[in-house]
Amino acid sequence: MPDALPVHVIDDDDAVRESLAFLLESSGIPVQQHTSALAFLDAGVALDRGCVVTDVRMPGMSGVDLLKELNDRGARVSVIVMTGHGDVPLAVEAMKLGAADFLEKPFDDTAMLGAVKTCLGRTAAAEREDGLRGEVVRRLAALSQRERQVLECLVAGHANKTIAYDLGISPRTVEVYRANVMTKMQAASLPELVRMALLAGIAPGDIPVRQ
Amino acid sequence: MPDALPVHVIDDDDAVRESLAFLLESSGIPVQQHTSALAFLDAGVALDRGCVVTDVRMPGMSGVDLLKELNDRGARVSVIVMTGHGDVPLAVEAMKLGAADFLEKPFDDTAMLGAVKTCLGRTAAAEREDGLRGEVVRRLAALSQRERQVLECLVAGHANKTIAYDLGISPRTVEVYRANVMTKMQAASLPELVRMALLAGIAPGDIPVRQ
DNA sequence: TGCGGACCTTGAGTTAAATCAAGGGACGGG
DNA sequence: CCCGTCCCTTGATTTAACTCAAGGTCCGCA
Repeated sequence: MPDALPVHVIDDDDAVRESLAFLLESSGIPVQQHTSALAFLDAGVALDRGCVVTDVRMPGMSGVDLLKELNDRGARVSVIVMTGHGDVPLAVEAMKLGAADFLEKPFDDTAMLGAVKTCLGRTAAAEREDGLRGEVVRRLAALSQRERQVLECLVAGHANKTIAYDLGISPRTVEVYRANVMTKMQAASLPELVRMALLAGIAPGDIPVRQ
Repeated sequence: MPDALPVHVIDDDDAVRESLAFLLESSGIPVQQHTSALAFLDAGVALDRGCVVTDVRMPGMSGVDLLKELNDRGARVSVIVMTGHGDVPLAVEAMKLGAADFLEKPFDDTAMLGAVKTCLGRTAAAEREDGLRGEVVRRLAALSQRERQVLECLVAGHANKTIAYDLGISPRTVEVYRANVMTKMQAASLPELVRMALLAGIAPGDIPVRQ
């Protein structure tokens, strides 16, 4: 399966980048090279999937800093970290920050290749669910402000007239938004709408427990 | 907050166990000691929560083996791994296997204490959701067969008359079951019921994507 | 055998929600 | 300036869902 998704290699050392690129491309994996973490971030690469291989010790932003930044941005790329000097605390910190793997230089070609393939496999696996979530988010973005408000109240379990009171409009009007929401979200029923909302992260898991 | 949940310390070295126990208990954290991974597993400790501190190099089952075994058993305890000889690949493997932290001996007391407290905090955070799920499952168990069928159809998004046709009964009757379900599940609204069902694993994430 | 209880079932009437039909304000392009 | 478009808004009517009230069956227990 020729995966068109390129692996991003980040290292300030030209020789390392080149040899790594050669290794990966020899296995049919396309590579995009970056000379620094900032250059990678500025390249406008989609951060919702894919695989990144980065050095730790780099001028400017370090590999660990990059991990933090990616986490802050809610990125879900798999990051493989490589380092020249073996340092356990550093490795542990990187893994805690969500690194997919941590390899010491000079690394075994087989190990690196395996790590990259594992990451690409994970990405492919997460693709379907992401596609669903993405589709839901896309529909969500098509809602107007009022429709969005009504949707939130709906999944919270409020009745139409309650929503109307909260928003200061006629119950009848709420009904229209409700219908619009159902149409735009392509939901055939209220439960389906709720499932979509939960998938997209709307509506907190606030299930009252009165025992 | 005196947490009655003990931290499990696993090490074949008596001196290490004792000093670690002293450190933790000095901070008001109760400790249960085990001389081997197998001894810990045989102790019948609940594996759905809590914190374990284990050595890697031990006769019989190693710390890494313990991590694998815990994963196989679907355990959700937080495991802090400590090791005598700093080894990056080992640390990375442990973290990949879900270790919460990885500390080299001799470790800093503050670091160990922080790691343990972080784990206990995570456990406490996961506690609420687990309690919720348990409560929902308990309510679910109180439903009669018909009520359960109606609930499943409901969260699937079917209308009352549709459910009535599917079950071969009067729409009116479905309404009664529906009311019973709402009462027994203590759900104030349909969306709330759907959230409960999703929490308990009912209703697949089958969101139609017709674009 | 009779009785209480749990489950399944239903009709009539009230309340909430979906359908049909449509007006007013904002905004950009012709 | 007028027109189309999008968003917000609403009334009247039909349909679905909820509340009140109640009969039938099956089973264990007194």
